[in-house]
Amino acid sequence: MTKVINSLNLKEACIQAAREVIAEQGVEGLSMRDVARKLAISHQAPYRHFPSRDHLLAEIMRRCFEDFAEFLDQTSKAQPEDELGAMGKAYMQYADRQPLEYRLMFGTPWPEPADHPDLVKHAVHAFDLLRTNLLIRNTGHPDAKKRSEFQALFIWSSLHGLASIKHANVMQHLVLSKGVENQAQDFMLEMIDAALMSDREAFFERSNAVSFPI
Amino acid sequence: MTKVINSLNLKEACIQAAREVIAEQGVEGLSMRDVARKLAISHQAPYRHFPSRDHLLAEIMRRCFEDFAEFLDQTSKAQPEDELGAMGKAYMQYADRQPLEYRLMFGTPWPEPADHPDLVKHAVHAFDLLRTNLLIRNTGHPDAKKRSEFQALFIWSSLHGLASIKHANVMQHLVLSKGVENQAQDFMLEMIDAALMSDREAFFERSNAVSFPI
DNA sequence: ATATAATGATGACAGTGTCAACATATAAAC
DNA sequence: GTTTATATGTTGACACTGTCATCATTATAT
Repeated sequence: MTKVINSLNLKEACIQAAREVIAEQGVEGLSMRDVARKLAISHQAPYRHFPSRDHLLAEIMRRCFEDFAEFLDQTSKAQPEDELGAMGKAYMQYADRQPLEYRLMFGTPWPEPADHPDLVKHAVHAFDLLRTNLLIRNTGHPDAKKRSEFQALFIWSSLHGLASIKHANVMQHLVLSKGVENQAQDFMLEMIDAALMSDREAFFERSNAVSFPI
Repeated sequence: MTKVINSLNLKEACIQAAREVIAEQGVEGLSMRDVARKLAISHQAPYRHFPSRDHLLAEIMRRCFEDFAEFLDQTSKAQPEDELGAMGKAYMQYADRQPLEYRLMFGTPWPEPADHPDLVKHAVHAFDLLRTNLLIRNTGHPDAKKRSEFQALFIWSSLHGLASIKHANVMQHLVLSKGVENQAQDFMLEMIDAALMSDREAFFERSNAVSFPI
């Protein structure tokens, strides 16, 4: 009972085929004609559902962000005693386990954002998970909003930086001491924690603000 | 007195032309035939000096790392009272002022490293500037080597992460509070400093190691 | 001066994204 | 139910790419 590909699910089939090609040859290796060949349709058929290669790619990226955000959300909520730490670990876990998806979202030159508003929306939503979490954590702090955004950018930058370094396979050329490559992630999460903590303590000392909880 | 392009400097001219194309159209827009057209030579002439497009690109990347490393080195040495902080600022400054070069080094899929050993060598050298600086800073600390590598990876990740986020022009979509986008870099440098400091203090308290200087 | 190696030019091939034109199948309107 | 319109799929073409094979020229070494 093979799946019948008609006009209703050809769009979906294109996306699926494209993801397979990406999994096999990377984003750069994806061509519209590959997709068509994989589905045994004419090379122009995909264009009836996607105006351009960028649009197909943007739709795939959008879905990746959707999955990514849900993964972050689920994982952190499953660990209420340390949501932020869990989210950090989850971020790196996703980058490890879904390298192609991660590369697609964060390592590929984005198409013109104005042409793909849905992509932007879902990407921002993923960031908002982090921002919201920090906002709650910063409850009671004056300028909690701004502060949360700074912290969110800091955390995101650090995680993304390490993920993309890992991803570039460049660490193996740095001749690092034994264990450093594997432990780098834990060290980094500790450093992020330390930075947030010291910032919190500095505020606490300055303002004597007992209303700002640990 | 126009410059005569002969076989001696055609290689150099190719590199220059390629950099111009990259400056105009980005890395993705660079084609060997563009280079040839720009120099009014046949489309195969560049191949006498570069076995492939990747090799031309690798040579340009190598030079970027050379420039980048020297910039980091000069800037930090010019500020001996805070070499590390200066290096951090210099890193972000370079990413700001030479976005195309930065993108080329850190945002473009690398060619097979085994085929371009010189590229790897120069890239590692840039990292070593940071690593060495931290090693000196950690003098007296047991496991200073490993510790320095952890810290170097942490710092590099954070800086690279923020730089690449800035480059992706994604911050404008996050609807950040006023001033956050511009101040994010300073905040991040402070956080890095705080993280390193807290790590240092933790050790100092634990071991009572008076030999480990501030 | 001659042989050899380096360099440049021309043409070809397979690959790409995508426009234009045509064919068919599905859906809407009457 | 027939006709019209719209959506979808196919075929062919164009300009572009990287790069191979081949030929012409130039510079170098003997």
